[in-house]
Amino acid sequence: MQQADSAARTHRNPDQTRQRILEAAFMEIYRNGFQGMRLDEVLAATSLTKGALYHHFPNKQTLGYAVVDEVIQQTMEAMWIQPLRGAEDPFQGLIDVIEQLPDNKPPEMIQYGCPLNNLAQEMSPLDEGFRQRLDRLFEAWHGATQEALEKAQQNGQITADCDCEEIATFVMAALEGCIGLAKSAQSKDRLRTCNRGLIQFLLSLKAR
Amino acid sequence: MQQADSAARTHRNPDQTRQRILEAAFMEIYRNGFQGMRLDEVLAATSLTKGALYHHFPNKQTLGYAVVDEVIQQTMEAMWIQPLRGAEDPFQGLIDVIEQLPDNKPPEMIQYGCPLNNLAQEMSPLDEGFRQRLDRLFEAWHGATQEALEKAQQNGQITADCDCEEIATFVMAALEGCIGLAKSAQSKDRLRTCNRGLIQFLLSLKAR
DNA sequence: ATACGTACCGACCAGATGGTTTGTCAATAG
DNA sequence: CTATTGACAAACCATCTGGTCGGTACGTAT
Repeated sequence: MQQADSAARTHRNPDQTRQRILEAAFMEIYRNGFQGMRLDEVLAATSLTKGALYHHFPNKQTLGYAVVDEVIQQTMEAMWIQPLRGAEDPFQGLIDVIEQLPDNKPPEMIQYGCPLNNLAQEMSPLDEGFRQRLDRLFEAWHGATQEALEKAQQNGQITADCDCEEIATFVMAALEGCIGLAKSAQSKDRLRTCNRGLIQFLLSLKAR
Repeated sequence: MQQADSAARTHRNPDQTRQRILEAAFMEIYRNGFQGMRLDEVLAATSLTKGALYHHFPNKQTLGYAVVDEVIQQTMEAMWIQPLRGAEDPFQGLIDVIEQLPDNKPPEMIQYGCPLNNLAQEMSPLDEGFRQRLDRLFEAWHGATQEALEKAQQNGQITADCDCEEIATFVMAALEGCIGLAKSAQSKDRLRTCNRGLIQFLLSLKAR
């Protein structure tokens, strides 16, 4: 066995091939939706062929599911959950994550919106498999947000009568709504304006 | 000229035929998105043929545009703008419209979401013609919401330092977000929970 | 050296889909 | 009464699209 390298392979590297397919499929779905994704485009983006794709995934639907479970899941984890859990000040951490959205994060967020919400809006009523997977991701995000709020409540940063579970749900909804409006307007300013409303809401929870 | 009737015609009534096509196309778009709408389904739903459709509309895109300009516009007018303008108490009117959402309005709202937002999320990044038409509808809704808030401010119902334009934007975003989350969960309860957050925000604007 | 399984290629297919074209029939104008 | 036009029907077409299938080459265990 004379193969010391395992990562830098270009030929015959099934794990990397699978990953490339997943990432290309993600981008296609992100831009055109699942129904709008064309397998030929995925193949062109990866310089692979039908044979390769259907070796790794039995059909288009399963590929879509894998994009949710692996790519979108990781994106949400990195974008929301880790920053929320990692913040020293939970309340300020939540506000920071929201405020930094328009500038920090990927530039295509204004153009194409939130990958999770896009897919959820498109596929939830049409395919229960998609719906359940996507709902799971929302639930993870909701959990992290709720945790942050509860910590803030224990710190006395927000009033004790707040229903953190309910507020976490609303914060998620409002954020997705803000991103969606910005996408409709194709305007970063719209996102900023809209986020200011959400921040104002969060500040109204502050304990005096 | 022996045709006294003009509305109750079943054969050769071009205005009614056009309208039937528009409504069937709207339902198809509402359920499957514009890209997911199949002209054959529209024809099956109306018992018409390709010839009729292409007599009234030059292509699929134009049909989509007409659905926005006519059907969705009317829906938004009836659902949001008229109730807001018609309310005697502008602030309570806004709250009422939001609270009544889960129960009053069409039952498919939880299943399929908001027709305006659905199309906007799907088509805004892909087709500038759609984007502009849809943005115009958002703008009309925004205007009505802003008016209601400004009246409430003049009545002294909400604090004078509120930025009504900004708040109107956020209210729209939050509402769309709530409807979207409810659709992802396919749950009317989720919509109720989420709307409670929005109401809580509006109440926080109250002048003491 | 050989046999075998994994990874991948690329031609092919059936059905779907947006769009076109030719034709029909009734109403209206002249 | 006849010519024309608007409103639709219906067959047809080109292209696209997800999916299939037989084949090939490389790696590896024996």
